[in-house]
Amino acid sequence: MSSLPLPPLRAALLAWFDREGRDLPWRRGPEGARDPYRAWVAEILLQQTQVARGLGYYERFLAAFPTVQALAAAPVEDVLKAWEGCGYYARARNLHRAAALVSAQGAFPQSYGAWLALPGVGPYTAAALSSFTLNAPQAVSDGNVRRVMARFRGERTPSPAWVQAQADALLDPARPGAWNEAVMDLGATVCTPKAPRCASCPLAPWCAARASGAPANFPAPKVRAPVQAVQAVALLIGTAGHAYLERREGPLLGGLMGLPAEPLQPGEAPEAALARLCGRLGAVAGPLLGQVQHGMTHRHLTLQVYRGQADLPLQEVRRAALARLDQKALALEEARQAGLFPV
DNA sequence: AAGCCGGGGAA
DNA sequence: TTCCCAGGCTT
Repeated sequence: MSSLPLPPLRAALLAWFDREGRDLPWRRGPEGARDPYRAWVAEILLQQTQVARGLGYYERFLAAFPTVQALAAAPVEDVLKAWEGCGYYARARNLHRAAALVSAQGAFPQSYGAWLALPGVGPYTAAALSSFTLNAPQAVSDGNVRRVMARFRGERTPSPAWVQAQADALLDPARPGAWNEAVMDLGATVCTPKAPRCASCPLAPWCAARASGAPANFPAPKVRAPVQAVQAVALLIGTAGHAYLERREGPLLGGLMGLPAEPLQPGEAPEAALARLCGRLGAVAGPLLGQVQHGMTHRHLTLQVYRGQADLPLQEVRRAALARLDQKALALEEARQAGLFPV
C-alpha cells in the first residue's frame, strides 16, 4: 500500500466526485457537518437498499417524522407503516428505539463510538455518520467499497478485515466525509458489478483489475445459500378493505400485521394446514381465493389464500403496516371484487 | 464465523 | 435467471 501515490490518487477521485458526485436529498448542508437526523434516517434506510429505491421511502419517512423528537414520540405501529414495503423491518424498529435514546439524551452522538452504540448502527453506519456529520476520519466499508477495493488491488476474495484495511489506508484525512461518499458513488455509478465503465474511472491508472483486462472478475461472486421453497396457507376473513389481521412476531416480518397464516409441514397437504389454522382461529374455511408467489432473499414462498368465516374483529387494512406478501394476498380479493376472477 | 432478515433493480 | 444493494443482529 505504501507504494501507492496517495496524493494524486486522492486528488483524482475527489475531483471526479466534486464534478460527478450524486446530488442526493440527505447530502444537503456543509460537507462534514450534515444534519444528523436526516443523514441517520438515510443511512438506516439505505442498508441493503439501493439508492434509487431509497429515495421515495426517505421522503415519505421524513414527511411522517420530521424530527427525532417526532419519531421518538410516535407509536411503533406508525413507524412501521411509514417503513411499509421497504423490507428488513428490524431497521425501523431499531431506529425507533434509538430515536428514544437520542431524544432523551437531548443530543446526537458526537463520536464514532457513540454512533456505534445505537441500536441498528454497526461499523459501516457509524463510520458513515461520524464522517458525514462530525468530519471524523473513519473509512466506510460497504458493498460498493468492497468491490472498488477488490478491483483496485486485484483481490478476488476480499475478507471484511482486508477491505476495511484498504479503505482505512486510502481515506483522505482532509475530507473524510467526501472521500467516503466518493468511493461509494464510484462503486454505484462507474465501478458497477457487471460492466464497469473503466474508461470513465478516475482510478483507472492505478487499478489492478483494469490492468488484468477482466475487471468484472473482481471480486468473485459470493457463495449464497440456495433459495428454499416454502408453502403456507392463509385466511382472508372479511374483505380486502376490512379484514382480520394478526401481528406477526419473531424475526420474519416481525411487528407487521398480516393475514392469519400457517406454514405447511414437510409433505403435508394444504388442507391439513388449513384445518390447523381454522382450529386455532375457530374459523370455517371457504373457497380458495387464489395463490400468490413471493420471493425473498433465501426463500420462495407460495401462499394459498382461502376465504374464511369467523367471529373475529375486523380492522381497516389501509391503516395497518403490511408486508408486500400480504398486499399481494389481499389483491386477490380486490381482483375478485373487480370481477376479474369470479369465484 | 455463519445464518438470517425483504424486496426489487439491472443485465 | 443470477447477482447485488450506502449492513446489522443473533446464534
